Amino acid sequence: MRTLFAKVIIDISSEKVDRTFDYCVPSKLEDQIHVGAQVQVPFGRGNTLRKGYVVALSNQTDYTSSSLKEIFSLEKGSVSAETLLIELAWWMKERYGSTMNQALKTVLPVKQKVKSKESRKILRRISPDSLEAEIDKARQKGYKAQVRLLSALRDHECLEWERATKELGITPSLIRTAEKKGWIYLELKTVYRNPLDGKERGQSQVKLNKDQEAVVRAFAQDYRGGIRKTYLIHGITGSGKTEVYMELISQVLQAGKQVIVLIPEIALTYQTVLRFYSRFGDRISIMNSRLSQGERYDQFQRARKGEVDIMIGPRSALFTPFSNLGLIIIDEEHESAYKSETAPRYHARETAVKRASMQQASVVLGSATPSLEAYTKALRGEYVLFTLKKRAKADSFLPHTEVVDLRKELEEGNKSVFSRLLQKKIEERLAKREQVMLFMNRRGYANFISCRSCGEAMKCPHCDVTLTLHKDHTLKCHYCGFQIPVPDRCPHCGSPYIAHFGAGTQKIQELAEKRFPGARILRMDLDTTAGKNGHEEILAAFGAGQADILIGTQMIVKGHDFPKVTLVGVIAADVSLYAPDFRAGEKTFQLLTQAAGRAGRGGRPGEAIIQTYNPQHYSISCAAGQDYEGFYRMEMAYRKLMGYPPAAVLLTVLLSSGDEMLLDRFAVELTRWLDPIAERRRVQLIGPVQAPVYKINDIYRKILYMKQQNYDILIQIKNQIDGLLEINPELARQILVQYDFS
DNA sequence: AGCACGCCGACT
DNA sequence: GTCGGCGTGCTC
Repeated sequence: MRTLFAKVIIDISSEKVDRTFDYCVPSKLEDQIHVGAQVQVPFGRGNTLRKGYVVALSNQTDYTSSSLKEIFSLEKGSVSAETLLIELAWWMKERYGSTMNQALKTVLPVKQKVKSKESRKILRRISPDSLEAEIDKARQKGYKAQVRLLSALRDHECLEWERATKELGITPSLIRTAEKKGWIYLELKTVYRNPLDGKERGQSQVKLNKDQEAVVRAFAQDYRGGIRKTYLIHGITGSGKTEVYMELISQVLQAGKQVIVLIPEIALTYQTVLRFYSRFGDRISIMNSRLSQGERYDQFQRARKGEVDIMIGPRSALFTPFSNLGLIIIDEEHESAYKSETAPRYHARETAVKRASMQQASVVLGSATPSLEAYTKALRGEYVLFTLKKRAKADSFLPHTEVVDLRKELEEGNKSVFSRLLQKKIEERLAKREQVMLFMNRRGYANFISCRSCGEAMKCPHCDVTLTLHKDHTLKCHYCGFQIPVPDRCPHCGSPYIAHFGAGTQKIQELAEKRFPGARILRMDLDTTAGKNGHEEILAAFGAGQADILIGTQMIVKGHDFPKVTLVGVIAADVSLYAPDFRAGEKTFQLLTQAAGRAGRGGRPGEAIIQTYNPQHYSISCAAGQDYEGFYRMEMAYRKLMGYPPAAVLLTVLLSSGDEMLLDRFAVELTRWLDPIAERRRVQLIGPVQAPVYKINDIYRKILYMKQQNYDILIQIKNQIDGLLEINPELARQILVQYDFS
């Protein structure tokens, strides 16, 4: 048997050693060691023993410069949160096809150079008299650093560590000698930044209705009985899922366990946060992407130390280092934000189920429009399904929805973006002083510019996508940021007749202002919410009745309650239907269902109007009828027919290179090499094709698709491709291969 | 983080 | 020469 080597990550918090080091595994530990195991290793010249974690095991090592040290001992017994997370990283690497480094970075985001804002302070201990004497002594000897430190101490009784090291150029070694000599005290106090600072704690518990209570009771019974499962709560918009979550959380807290709540970033608003905070107080920690690295680090640090029991945040909060985890809740489970767009391209839902199984925790998924993946598993009995069919508040009704056929409007001579029905309804609301939300699935002033003579659209020279026209009269590329002023003449044929098409939120706002003079109109999209609290401000203003009409993109339809909104208009429901994505129909259904669900939440019956060129499409008709089951049947039939997830697993292999010729050759060769393998393993192989956006930042991208029912077979093929690249390091340097399982 | 190494000025 | 402070860089 050959010797076994281990890659070990040395655990020294807040420092630069975030690499792995190779060690030999002594034969007596060989059968006990595993990825994630906590070990003691000799480190550095002094061979001091340090805590480390095994991150990978292999039969070879690329470290040759001197002999390897041996792992000293294996820490057994209690499993730390780190061990679990490293094991999870290993699983993610295998399942999603990334490197271990990439997986570790997502799982241990803390392990970066950012220090906790530990206010280490240097306090003067030496008396002023002897201080002067020491300064003289040091000056005589020419100890410049000592003089700097001592004279700083003369003026300040207390120095901050950062200031001392950065501005005064004083090294830790000097601080140590100064402490030894009795000149200073060191005060180490960790100050955690609390992003919730100053927020009021309000009222608590709400009374649950029968349906909600049934869910809580079933869950609590399982939980007390030691049964851990994944539950899917399918609850229509406004059915009070959040109250159910809170009740489940307190059940789990009572059992002395910890809870992670995942919320899509976009829904992580002040309102939501406050609701949780007022119920659970400071046992809660909140993460969001606007938190600085330091704040994020602090939050995880507090979690590790057991100072909080509940972590609320986006996808990345899933990796909160709780060692006593009892429950993971994923709200709006269907959201695409739960799928990572960078390697490892993990899905938070699957990863949560994995983590829960490692820590004997339960998972609760919630959605008004469950993903086909989750609903399929629920129907199969893999998840427990709960359905909430009624709105929680007695005075809240599902809106009456009407679909308007825009083709007919045009036939009958209405060229406006507002159908006659929508115009009439808006006028009614304005007269009654009720509010209206208009939903538009695009941003920018008008989509693109094209030449009326030659038909050529203006494209980004680097990215192969049409440039978007903005109101400041520039054309921007949304992929790379490329920007040019709108040209006077078509660069292709020289014609001065160039024009813009399509309608974005800005355009809709202008048209609405013209059509409804006197109405107060607010717009919310990526451009108007650029500021720190852009979202909050606009929503608060609208909530306070400072506007009659709110126009916006996706972000206005997520999780906001505006009781005075009685009409929701969807300007063009088809837009998202034409996206080059097999989930386009599902996304459209979700958006429309949610948009319609915004209306009529405060006692007054609501109405929704969906404008479309495709009224017969099931995504649109089912959304109008709030018919999830009908939609599920149609969409699932389509997925089965096409072999798309969840009927099969789809592996997307993205090949990219700056060298177009080389990429082309490799793509063809790889396909030829894969063909017999695919045939043998019954994998459907498609491609190579150009990526939807073929060129980004002058890098060319091609795609291969593979479909198979069995996930493991696709993983094996992925490993075979990796093996091929390993024996061709030359090629691997020039071509990047990325995997995406869906 | 901690430790050694090498540079530099001061003193025997 | 040698001693000790001080900055730098490496640690499997």
